[in-house]
Amino acid sequence: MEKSDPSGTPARQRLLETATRLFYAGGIHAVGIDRIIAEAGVAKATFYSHFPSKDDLVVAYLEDQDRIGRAAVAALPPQPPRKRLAAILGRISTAAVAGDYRGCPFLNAAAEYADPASPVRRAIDARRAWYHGVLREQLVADGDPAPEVSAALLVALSDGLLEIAYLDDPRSVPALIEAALQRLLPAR
Amino acid sequence: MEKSDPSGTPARQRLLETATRLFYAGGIHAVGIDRIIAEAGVAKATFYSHFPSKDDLVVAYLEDQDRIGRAAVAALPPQPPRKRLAAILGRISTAAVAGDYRGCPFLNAAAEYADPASPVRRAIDARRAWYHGVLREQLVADGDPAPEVSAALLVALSDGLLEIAYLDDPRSVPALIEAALQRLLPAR
DNA sequence: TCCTGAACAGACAGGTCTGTCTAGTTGAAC
DNA sequence: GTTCAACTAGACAGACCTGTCTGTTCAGGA
Repeated sequence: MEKSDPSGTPARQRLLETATRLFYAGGIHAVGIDRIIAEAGVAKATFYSHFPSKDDLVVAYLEDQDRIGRAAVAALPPQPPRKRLAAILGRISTAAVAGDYRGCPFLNAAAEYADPASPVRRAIDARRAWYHGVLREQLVADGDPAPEVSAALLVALSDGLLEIAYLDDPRSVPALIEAALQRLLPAR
Repeated sequence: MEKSDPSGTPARQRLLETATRLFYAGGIHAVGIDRIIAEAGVAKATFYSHFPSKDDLVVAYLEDQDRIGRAAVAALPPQPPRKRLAAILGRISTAAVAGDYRGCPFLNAAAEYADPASPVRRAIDARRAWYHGVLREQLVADGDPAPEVSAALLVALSDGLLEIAYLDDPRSVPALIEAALQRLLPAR
């Protein structure tokens, strides 16, 4: 899990950082407000002055992770589309080999929020639409004959590799990414 | 979600069927014992005489789903490996187009159980190992030059397509499966 | 007829959950 | 020095959680 940048008031920032750590490691419903405020060293009233409800904190947590991911992709150096795709997918390897990897925060949150109209699910939708769009854009630039299908396949591959990194063997992920790109993208 | 076959005592069966429906639709932590026994029409003492704890019920739920999946694959008609692979992956389409699809029960449960040593996670591990093995077996029979890598890629694809069916557009899944098989398996 | 076993209803304990509230403290700007 | 905003501590309400317990009902077999 990546760190967020220090923005907002100290109390809000501590709350968001603590919530990020605990939600990611333990799941959302399994972590209570009391534990978050205790570990953040923040009074309950202060918490509820920053976040009207726990779900608002959950949305803030996901939006923060989304922002971090977008910034990382935006910061990639200029490179040809195919290398850029490899770099984007390569972020999965980076996450996988880091200790305490617990899967994709968005997929994990989606498992806990069944209502597709909830703000949490909307935040997840936004993330997925962005990711699909980024991949499609690179595929178009690469001259892929079916960028829409290829993008969806790469989204599925990304989701699945994140699960493999969490549930199976993280060390297998880098080789799988390489093989997947070689097989899914048209031969050059 | 598929129905389980009627086994065990009526009370136990009703509990398992109700739990399956509620856990799958609403998530595991979000559904309490009280609700399960109320909708199953079973007394609390009866519940705890069949399942020592809620987690035992969760494990039974997952093992039941696992058993159903294995039976469905075992019941496939004899056919060449590549067709069999298409039939196995095709089960994702079937699930996706069914109403009230809420994703993969195993991936959803994994998101809620962070401890890899828990019985729930062990049940998930068993399922994933079985699925990987089934795919690898067919790939070997098909003469795939790298069955281990191909099997892992198909596992990842399956996981990802289940997420796409849940979070994005279920109707896109059948075409994606066809495209994935065509691209991932060596040209014939 | 009596006994056994399975299921019933529902109270209860002890804890946790979210969210609200009161009251006091700090620190900086003016 | 006063004011004001942000913070702290912690009690409280009301709901829900898992799990235990007591006692009842009822069918089937010895």
